[in-house]
Amino acid sequence: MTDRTAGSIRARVRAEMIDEIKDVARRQLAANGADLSLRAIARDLDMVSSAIYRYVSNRDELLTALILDAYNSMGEAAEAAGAKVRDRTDYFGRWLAVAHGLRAWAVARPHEYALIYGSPVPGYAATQDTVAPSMRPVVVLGAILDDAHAAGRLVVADLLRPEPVLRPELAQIKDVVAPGISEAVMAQALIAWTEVFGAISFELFGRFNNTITDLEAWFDHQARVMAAFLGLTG
Amino acid sequence: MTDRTAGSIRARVRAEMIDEIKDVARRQLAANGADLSLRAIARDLDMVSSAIYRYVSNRDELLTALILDAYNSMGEAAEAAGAKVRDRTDYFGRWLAVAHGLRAWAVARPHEYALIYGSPVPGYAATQDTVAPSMRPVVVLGAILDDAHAAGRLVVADLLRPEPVLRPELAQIKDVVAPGISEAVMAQALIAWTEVFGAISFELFGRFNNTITDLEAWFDHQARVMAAFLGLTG
DNA sequence: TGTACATCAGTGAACGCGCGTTCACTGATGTAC
DNA sequence: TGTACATCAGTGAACGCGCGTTCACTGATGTAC
Repeated sequence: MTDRTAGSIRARVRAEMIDEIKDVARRQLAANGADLSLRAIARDLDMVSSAIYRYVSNRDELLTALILDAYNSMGEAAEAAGAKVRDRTDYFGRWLAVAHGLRAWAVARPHEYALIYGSPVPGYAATQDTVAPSMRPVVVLGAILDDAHAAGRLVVADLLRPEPVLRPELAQIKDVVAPGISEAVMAQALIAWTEVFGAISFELFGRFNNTITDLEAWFDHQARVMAAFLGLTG
Repeated sequence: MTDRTAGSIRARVRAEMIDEIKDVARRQLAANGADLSLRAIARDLDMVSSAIYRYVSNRDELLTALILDAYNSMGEAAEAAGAKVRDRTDYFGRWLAVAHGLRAWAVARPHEYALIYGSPVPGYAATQDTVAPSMRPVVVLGAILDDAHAAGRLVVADLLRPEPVLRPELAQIKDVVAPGISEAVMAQALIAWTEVFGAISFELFGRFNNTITDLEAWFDHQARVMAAFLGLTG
């Protein structure tokens, strides 16, 4: 999966082929979960099984690439959803837009979501490369809170202060994500983030089957409640 | 996995054997995720692979049994943790105890947790039998809220009312879980439940690796914040 | 209490399958002179 | 512009593996009379 002769026609065809392999792999995730098969991918592409090794050096490398792609794709979706809100001072609107953007991304690609937010793939160890891409949604949400705080529009009542053990680490996260806010508000933000992803997981993993039918409305309610929880009012 | 001659010595030995098979299967989940192998289980028990079929009619049946067991085991853990709180009017204490009980159960058996709260096992369809066992933790939490409400100790400020589409279904859940409370409070309870399980999933699936070290303290903070969110004060 | 029969647990071989990966190869496509 | 060589994509056979499940069987353990 490396560019051997960058720029040439061959390199372009090669890159397209890699994209096609990944597309087929993504389609396979839908059917079989995380246990994707290089042989099946080759079959789907009318190639002999060994030909895949021209493009991918082994199964794990492909899995890593898919995971990285999924993180980046979700990150872009969050950023795009947030950017669409014209009025940048409408912090509540921005939060709501990003939350819905994340959910929409996940609902459209449940298997890719499961790949990055579901049970860890057995025998697969995440590389350090995934750290930054996996943070993108948190960064987007953090920026909203930071902006709102700077504008004096982030007011949480009765804030429960985190235990001293937690404060240094919360401060570290805060410094990256939303430098302006306090540790307690950062904790609050992480809780809201946890709830939103918990909600998406519950929806996609079928926990609300035969219970709640209008899952988008239910998600919308949750996102609004969490905005209020954060002190972002509409 | 049926009792062919109930009561007899043979039946008892048989039941013990089934338990042993399930124990080995659970140990395998730890190593390989949800793709457990009947042959590997047989090997571990020093049996020939076909002997397993004396006890289990196929792979899916075993998986179903493990899932059911996991739900029930988690439900019992929640009930036991809640029951330990002497002062039944200490609603905050009960909520906190149950939340920690759930987390402790999951931390001790991450693979079983992943089996029921992680990505759905590909090609496996849940039976209707899992519905009631899977509700047990919600029922425990619901009872606490119902008791607190009856005692006038559940007061949520600035409650956001759910959209009309959601109300009938929220009412239905409420009738089962906490008949006394309102639909809006039921929504609030589901959100808290979502947050708690989101927190457990984030912890077990490694989302806080290299970020927060004292995960128990962090969970405790979250559980306390969610109690306040629900209007349950300590 | 003793025997005859039925029930069960476990064996061993076999079925057909799919998998990841390697290797020596063919033939087409690009590159250098 | 034409030729010689190097680079690459894709082939086909093979490796060793593990899997779920079936089937005819042996031998031990229970049950009925």
